[in-house]
Amino acid sequence: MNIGKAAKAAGVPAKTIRYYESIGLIGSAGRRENGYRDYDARDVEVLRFIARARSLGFPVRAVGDLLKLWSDRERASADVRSLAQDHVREIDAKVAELMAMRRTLTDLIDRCHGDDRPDCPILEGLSSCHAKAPA
Amino acid sequence: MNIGKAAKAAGVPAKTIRYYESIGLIGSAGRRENGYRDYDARDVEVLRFIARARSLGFPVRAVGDLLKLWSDRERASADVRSLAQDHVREIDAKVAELMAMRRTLTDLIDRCHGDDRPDCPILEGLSSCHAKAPA
DNA sequence: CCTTGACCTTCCAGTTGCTGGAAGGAGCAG
DNA sequence: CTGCTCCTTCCAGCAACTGGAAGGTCAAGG
Repeated sequence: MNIGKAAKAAGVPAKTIRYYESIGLIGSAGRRENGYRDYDARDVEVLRFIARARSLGFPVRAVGDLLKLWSDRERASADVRSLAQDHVREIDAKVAELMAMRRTLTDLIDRCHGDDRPDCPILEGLSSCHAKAPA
Repeated sequence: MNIGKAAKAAGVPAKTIRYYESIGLIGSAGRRENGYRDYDARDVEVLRFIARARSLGFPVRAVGDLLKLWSDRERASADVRSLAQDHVREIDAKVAELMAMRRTLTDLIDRCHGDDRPDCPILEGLSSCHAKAPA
């Protein structure tokens, strides 16, 4: 199976597969006579695994760790769980950060009348301090 | 005021100020005899404005737009409000995406016993489909 | 046999928003 | 004069790809 087919089967662009190879996330694919990379069903499985882990937001490094655990018959499920929990904590941190931004922004928006007059509490909030509404 | 002082006053690294200048977010600073950039209180205000907008997650492009509106005495507050609302929508989209990841991930974690046995529903979930728990 | 088109190969550049470092000049204390 | 800190420039790199150029391969059609 050449790279285009593997890409379709795994649901990732061919370029991404080459990229994963270049950074060592996956091993170098075997080559055929003509120099084309050659993939089999097992390789596609790996690519699908990667795609799913990435879609859950795991950074590529963590995906590498997951792949190692995946191919290790001896691993403890606790190790995997721990990686996943770390990731949940990172997601929580990002969400908290975004929600804090959102809160500040909506406070400012609420105080802005939003018509064609030029005074605007949003810009004022950005130009002085961005403390919450001073009661 | 040279760049180091301005940086401290505005709460951004000097490198970042040069970077903002290089991408045209701020105008080229005036230079002194010795070639050093020279800043005044007004420049620091602008930098602080930028820092606050960035801390609210506005992408640099949007900060440029905000700066234009900020220095435009004629602008309508509705324009600013609209920019801010766009940004809130983007934040909401990101949060929704993160929460979806989180949900899938915690479902998998809950199904993983997390001990030293090698079977792990998390890896299984990643290697087959990542559908939600099949009831 | 030749051309067309789809595929593959490599490498380089760009994205976003900085950050680090090297190499060299400027300014001041001792 | 020697240090030390600051400033200048430019180059490289982070994540995680994505796009494009230049060129090789392969199967089909006229």
